[in-house]
Parts: sequence; C-alpha cells; structure tokens
Amino acid sequence: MFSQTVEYAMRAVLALAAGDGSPMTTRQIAETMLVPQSYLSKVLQALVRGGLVYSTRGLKGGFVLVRPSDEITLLQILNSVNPLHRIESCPLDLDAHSTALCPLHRRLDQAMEMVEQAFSTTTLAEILSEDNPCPTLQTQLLKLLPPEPKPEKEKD
Amino acid sequence: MFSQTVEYAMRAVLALAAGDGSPMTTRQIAETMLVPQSYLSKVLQALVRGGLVYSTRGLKGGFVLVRPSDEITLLQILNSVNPLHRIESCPLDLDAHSTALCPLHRRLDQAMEMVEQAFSTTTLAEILSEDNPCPTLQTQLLKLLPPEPKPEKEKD
DNA sequence: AGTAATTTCGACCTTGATGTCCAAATTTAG
DNA sequence: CTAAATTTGGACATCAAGGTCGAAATTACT
Repeated sequence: MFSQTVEYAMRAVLALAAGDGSPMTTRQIAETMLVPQSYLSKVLQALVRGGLVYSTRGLKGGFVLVRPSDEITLLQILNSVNPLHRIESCPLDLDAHSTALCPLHRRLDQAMEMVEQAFSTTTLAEILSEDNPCPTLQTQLLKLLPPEPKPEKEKD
Repeated sequence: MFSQTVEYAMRAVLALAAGDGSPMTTRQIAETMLVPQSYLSKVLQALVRGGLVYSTRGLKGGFVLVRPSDEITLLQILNSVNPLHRIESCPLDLDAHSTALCPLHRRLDQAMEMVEQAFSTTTLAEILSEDNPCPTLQTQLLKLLPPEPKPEKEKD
C-alpha cells in the first residue's frame, strides 16, 4: 500500500533524527538504513524539495533536518515523496462538484483520512522515544551516537 | 494510495450488486461504470480468480456475484486485485522473526490495519443502501433496473 | 590555486501497472 | 450443424516507479 520510496524516505529522515545534528552524507544514511545509495540520493532530493531536510554540498556537507524531530511528522514525509490525494469529488461525476461523495468513494476517502490523521499526529521524536525491538536498526543507530566516551589514551 | 485497478474492481462489483442477478457482460459493466472495457475484462478475471464473481461464456453469458451482496466486503475486492500485505517483520531485520515490530513499521502496519478493518466491515449491500449523491452512478444504475414495465407493443 | 568530498542534475535502464487488441474456446439458439 | 455472443488468454504498447551511473557544480581544506 505504501511505496518503496516512502519506506526509504522514512528510514532516511529517521536516520537524520537519530544523529547528532551534523550533516550526514548519502553514503552514511544508505549504509545505516540499508537503502540503495544511488536511489537514496533521489529520495533525499525529494525531501529537500519537500522542505524537510537541508543540504550542503562539498566537504563536510550532507543532509540535516530543517526542524527538530518533534516537529516532523510521518505525513510530511509521505507528502514529500508520494502526496496523499484525498478524493475531492466522485470520479464518476467529473463535472459536478457535489458537496458529498457517493458511498463508495466516501469509504475510500475515509480510509485515506484515517491514514492522514494517524501520520499527521506521529512525530519522529515520538518514534525514536519508543522501545526499539528492531535489532538491526538499533545496532546501526548505536554506531551514530558517541561510539566511545573518550578514547584519550590510545597507548594500550 | 489505491490503484486505478482497485477503483475499477470496486465499481464493477458494485454494478453487479446493483443489478437483478442475471449475468452482466463486460460491455454492460464498462458502460455503466465508465471503465475502459478492454481493461475491465482483465480486472473481472482477477475477480473470478479471487472467488468473488462467477463467469459464464457464450450467449446470455456474463458475470454474476458468487455470494449475496451483504456477504461481499470491500476488503475482499481489494485483496482480489491488490492484496494488502501487512508488515510481518521489520524489513531492516530480515532474518530475525521478532514478535514485535520496530516503532516505524509498527505505525505503517497500524495504518494498513485500520484500512483492513474498515474495508472488512463494509459490505456492498451497505454501500448500496446508503444515500447516493453521485448523480452519474444513480443515473447509470437506473438503466439497469426495470427500464419500463413491459414494452409489449412495438408497432407504434 | 588545487584537490578531495559532496550534492545536483540528467541520461539511461528495468520492471510493474495500465491499457489495447485479437485469436481461441465456450455456450446458447435456431 | 451453424452462427452469434461471450469469456479467456496471450501478445503487445505505453507510461510511471524504482534503480544505476556519471558529469558538473559547490564547498572545505591545505
């Protein structure tokens, strides 16, 4: 029901949200989230155009979130890559802009409304704060956070 | 979010449910529901394979519903043409069959669960019984029901 | 200035969804 | 048996999604 691109986009933004705020490269995100790197660059540009992440080129460049993670919702991510088109009018009655939809399309639109509602109230911060029983993601994310307190002494 | 094929399939089954129970041809359904006829034949075959409609060839042939319309749900239609794949395990952790999903995929799966729930409790009969503010559909459906009591005299 | 590390952009390829068309196979009716 | 009306199935066309690749632009560092 959700496209592969949506899956990748959510993983990518989640990787940024889990990071320390410094720019992450496409390569870093791809390896962290197990996403095909060359395709991820396309997805990231959609997120840039969607106003969710900011990009800087060159050395030390990469992608960062535009807003703090508690102000970014799943719906914003979805809409950046696969805009959710609510049903405005019955496709069987193209010309008439009736105020109500027919029973069938009312149901279809209600389904999308539920998804829209659920996704619009879920923030990245919320997701990161929950228990995370996905071993792979947990392992990958640990690599991003301070790997060691301070390796001051390197001489055995 | 829902494919064109799903839209067509739902229209087609709805046309059958609105009819009198005698076989409807592809052409009839296509004209009633404004669906491309040649593609509709493909969709109808998916519905046959899905066990929702029964087909008979030849003169007076066509498609009929296998069950009464109050025993056919939107979910059954959806699953006949575009099976809804719930997320069983986290794609980031392919090998481990963890009992719980990670927070992200839990949300994605919950969204699908809501749709599944809504569609599984909506029958064709329910849809047909509601008010129908879609003029086109109403007009088309009227053509199916007894058009005239009995045109016995054809000789002007 | 020069070099290395990046994003950006466009060209291209592959695959699946959508859609068309036509030759069978099947059924009913004369 | 023959003819007409249908579905069935396959071949084909078209277009968007998913995916790869490389050249150009941008930035940081020395």
